[in-house]
Amino acid sequence: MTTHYKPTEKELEILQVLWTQGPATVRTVNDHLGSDRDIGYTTTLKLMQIMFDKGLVSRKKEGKTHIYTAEISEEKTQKQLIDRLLDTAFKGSAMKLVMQALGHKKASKEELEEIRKYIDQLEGGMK
Amino acid sequence: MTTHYKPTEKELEILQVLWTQGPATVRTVNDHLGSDRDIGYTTTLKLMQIMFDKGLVSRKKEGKTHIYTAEISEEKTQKQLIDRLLDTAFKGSAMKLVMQALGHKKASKEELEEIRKYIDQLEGGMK
DNA sequence: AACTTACTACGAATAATTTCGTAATTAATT
DNA sequence: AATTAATTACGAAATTATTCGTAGTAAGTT
Repeated sequence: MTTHYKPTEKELEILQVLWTQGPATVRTVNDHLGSDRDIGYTTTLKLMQIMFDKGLVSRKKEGKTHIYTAEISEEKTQKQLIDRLLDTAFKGSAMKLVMQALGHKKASKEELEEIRKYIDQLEGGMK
Repeated sequence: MTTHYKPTEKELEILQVLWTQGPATVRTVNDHLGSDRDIGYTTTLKLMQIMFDKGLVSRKKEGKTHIYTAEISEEKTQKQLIDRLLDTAFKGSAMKLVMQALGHKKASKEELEEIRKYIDQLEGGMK
């Protein structure tokens, strides 16, 4: 648990697939990878084997293939990445990050509403 | 302009120093680096020379030393990093990112207020 | 059981990033 | 002008990440 391991870029892409697709084979992951560049099957295989060694994924044998499952949660990983981004580029100011994220990507009115509600909620539990 | 170059982690740390300190020498940057681990002077020098070649920083000679200046803006860089993070880990949902950032790092009441105001403003220019 | 197919294991090439040592240069000081 | 101190230039080692080829293996098919 609580591994402070920092996934590489490619590892993140693979986790992304596992998070959205659920447990999957190397073949499946490879098919969903690299919208731009085609990536060799054995490359993906190797990466996933490395991730297995690191404990980022688990696997169980099913017939002749392995079914891989993400072993770190999407949320926890996102949190880690945000923390890292805050440190490296935002001098620790979560607010600056939020403002930038809000400003540049356009969120819909509904989304903004939801965020506002969330802020209310945070402030509520604050006094 | 609009270089899409993606700074490495260490390059970001150096830019960070230049952004906060303003134009500075290698010595100054090196002194402000690595709160945890000490990093060799020539390492920092080399990195900044590379950054110069890439156009990430400019420099002018002052006596025997060089004064380096960041050539990419903090904001533009932050935006790029957020975009990247959104792609790699948040499936493009800015809202999810914002919520995570708000939830995990605690913002002060004042900061939350400011964000709220910002949302108002965004919604205002939206209809 | 031989044949085909898709998979795994593993080593190693390539690439990108970070590190530092050594030599040359420059400027100031004795 | 010789010495010292701090700097730059540069090559290359060390590290980390990504890539793929080849050989072996397991399962299903003829």
